[in-house]
Amino acid sequence: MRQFERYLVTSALPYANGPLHIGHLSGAYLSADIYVRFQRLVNKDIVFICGSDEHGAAITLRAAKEGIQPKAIIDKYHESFQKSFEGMGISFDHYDRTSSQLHHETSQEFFRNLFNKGEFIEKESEQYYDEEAKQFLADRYITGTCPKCANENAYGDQCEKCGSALSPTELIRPKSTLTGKEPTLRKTRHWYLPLDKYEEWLREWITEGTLYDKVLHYPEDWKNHVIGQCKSWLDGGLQPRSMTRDLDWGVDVPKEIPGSEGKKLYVWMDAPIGYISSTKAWAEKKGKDWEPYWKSEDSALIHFIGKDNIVFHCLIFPAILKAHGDYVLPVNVPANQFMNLEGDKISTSKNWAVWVHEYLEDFEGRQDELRYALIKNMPELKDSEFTWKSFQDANNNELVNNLANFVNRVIVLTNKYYEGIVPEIDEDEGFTGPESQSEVCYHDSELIRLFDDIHELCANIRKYDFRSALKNLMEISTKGNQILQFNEPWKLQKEQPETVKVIMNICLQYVTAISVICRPFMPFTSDKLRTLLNLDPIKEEGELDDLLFQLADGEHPLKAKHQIGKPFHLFSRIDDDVIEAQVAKLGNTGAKAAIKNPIKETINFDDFMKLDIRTAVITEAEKVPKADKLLKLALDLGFEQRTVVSGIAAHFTPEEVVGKSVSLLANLAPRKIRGVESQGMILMAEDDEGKLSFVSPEDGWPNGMIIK
RNA sequence: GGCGUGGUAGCUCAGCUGGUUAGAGCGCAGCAUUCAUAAUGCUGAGGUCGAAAGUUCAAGUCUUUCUCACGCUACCA
Repeated sequence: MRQFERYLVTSALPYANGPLHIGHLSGAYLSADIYVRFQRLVNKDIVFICGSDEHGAAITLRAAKEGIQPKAIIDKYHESFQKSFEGMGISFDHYDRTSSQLHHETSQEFFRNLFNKGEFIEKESEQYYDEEAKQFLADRYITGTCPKCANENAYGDQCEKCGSALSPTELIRPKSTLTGKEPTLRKTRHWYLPLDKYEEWLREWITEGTLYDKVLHYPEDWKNHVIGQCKSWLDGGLQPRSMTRDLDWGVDVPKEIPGSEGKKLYVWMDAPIGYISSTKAWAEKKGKDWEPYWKSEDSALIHFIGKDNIVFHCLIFPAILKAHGDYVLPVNVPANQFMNLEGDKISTSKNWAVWVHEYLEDFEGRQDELRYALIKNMPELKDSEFTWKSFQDANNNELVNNLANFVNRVIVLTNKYYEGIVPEIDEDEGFTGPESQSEVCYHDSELIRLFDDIHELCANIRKYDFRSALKNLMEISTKGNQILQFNEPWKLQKEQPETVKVIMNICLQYVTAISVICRPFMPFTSDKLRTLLNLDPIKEEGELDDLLFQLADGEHPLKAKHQIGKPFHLFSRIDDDVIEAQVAKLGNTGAKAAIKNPIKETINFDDFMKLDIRTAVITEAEKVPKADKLLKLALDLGFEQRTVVSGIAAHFTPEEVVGKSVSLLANLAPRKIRGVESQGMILMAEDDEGKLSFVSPEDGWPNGMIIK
């Protein structure tokens, strides 16, 4: 592992268009927070930077819909994010926002720099333009029929129903969401970053860790899925990517550049530079110099993100940084995968999420319980799952029964036997240690063993293996419980008080150590432990370093004769009804379910009369070869037979479909699909989740009847 | 159909470059124990490592085929 003078850690900028949920936390914020708090505890120079991402079409679009200013939306979420992060103890050194003046200047400087160096290529392309609103339309401002799933409300960049990525020109019957009119294609010029030209060095840098033969990182330290995803992009060939957009909400392309009117920076030229402007703002606030963190070779830049951001942080942003020159490239991008919730994907629109602000209200003062459950199940290498039951189990079985109980036993007994004063010990007094019940163990050797355990925990954090590190923490607590159990001080107190002193003393050292090492995972608990021990709170200024030195030197972290505090419970049980209430809350969209699919444009009676819909029955059905979704159906219309190809194979087997009465749009122009001519279309009803149901006449109704 | 990822104890998952009787946590059973929020500790039951074939002295670990799940992709009038 390379050694660094200073660290700059970033967490993905949350997009100011919806509140924070546990998926966000477990993806990019908790992991970064653990890492940063840890590095502070070992005295590293480290800065933790983040901010709200506040530009882009989704925000203006929503503002227009709700009849408010974009500013109102971003202010609302910026404030909400700050509260949620602070509430959960995410310890940013600085949290900024991309709407700030400083950010606009910084990202413009970047653009100007690249422009002046001739890094961009200028290209003309055709984009949709709304004649009435007199403006180009961002992808999100165009809706139309999805060419893939026929959803009539697909957006220009993607169809939310089938999830496919689209470009606006693929949409069938495009419509401007501003005026409802059909947009026209117009030529527009944009500046492109020629990623194809950077392919070679990007590949070397990602896969070898070297840039022009200089070692920058070790690929084996990177997560497999991160490198894998980059490779698949590189293998597919990189395309020049537009760095500007025709938008009205974002950072202006610098005015002096010809043709800049109406152009804004593309989000990936804007948001990641937010990391830089936020660092600048931090430096200003603290009276420090921001530049070494970004520009000095002995600085480590680390991006914590979710897997959806890998390509941008590993390819596009590094390309931008290198094109600028001066800047360091990230030394690691430890992207997490996704966290599912109770068996399903987290979904904002379905309200299938645990919202951070709601958790903070429902479970006041219990942030560490959620942090613990999320870290324990963090999607570090593969998708993982959060369930309320597992949250309850982790809390009750591990935090309450193991950790809190161990601490409580120690504090209670110390108060009982010594009136809360740490006993002085005879170092030659032996006891049974946690490793072996048959061998005698001594206070000084046990401190060394504790040192080793903590060392292992540290190594895991450095490897970004936070789940293992958390396990290490709990193992230390288990060993504390074992010491008590094996030695049973409550039995010895009368006969062998000197032995009991050693036992209680070593346990107090354990608790003291835990108050330090639990800090990255559970900062609030760390504070409580310090109160129990009557010690100063951890300030994250090298305390873990100090602890390790003391243990290595045989020095007691908690001194004899120190007066500790009175016992109280670190964690308390969570009952079933609390958990059941949370589960019941999931998916309650309430009134919000509203109009997902607005009623289409009005048509007149003649339009309707053009349709010829008939009753029919399916007589035969078979799968279309080499197509997952298609069934070839034979239909009996009474007076004739039809063949129809229908995209329902994902929902129905051929067997269950035969004999079904259906409604058939009979005068639809025939079309060849996968080599089979389809003569009509079967009418289906579809629910929110894409499930299909036949629209059928009553059983026994004759075939070929007109539906009107 | 193509590409990718994954299928290890009831549940959640570890198992690096192939090497002795396959591991952890939770749950379960029995025992010990009472300082502690009936918490803790010990012991134990439980797996033909998705299926089959192959390479090898040796395969959860490599190859092939198959199967299931998920992701992307094609087919969706």
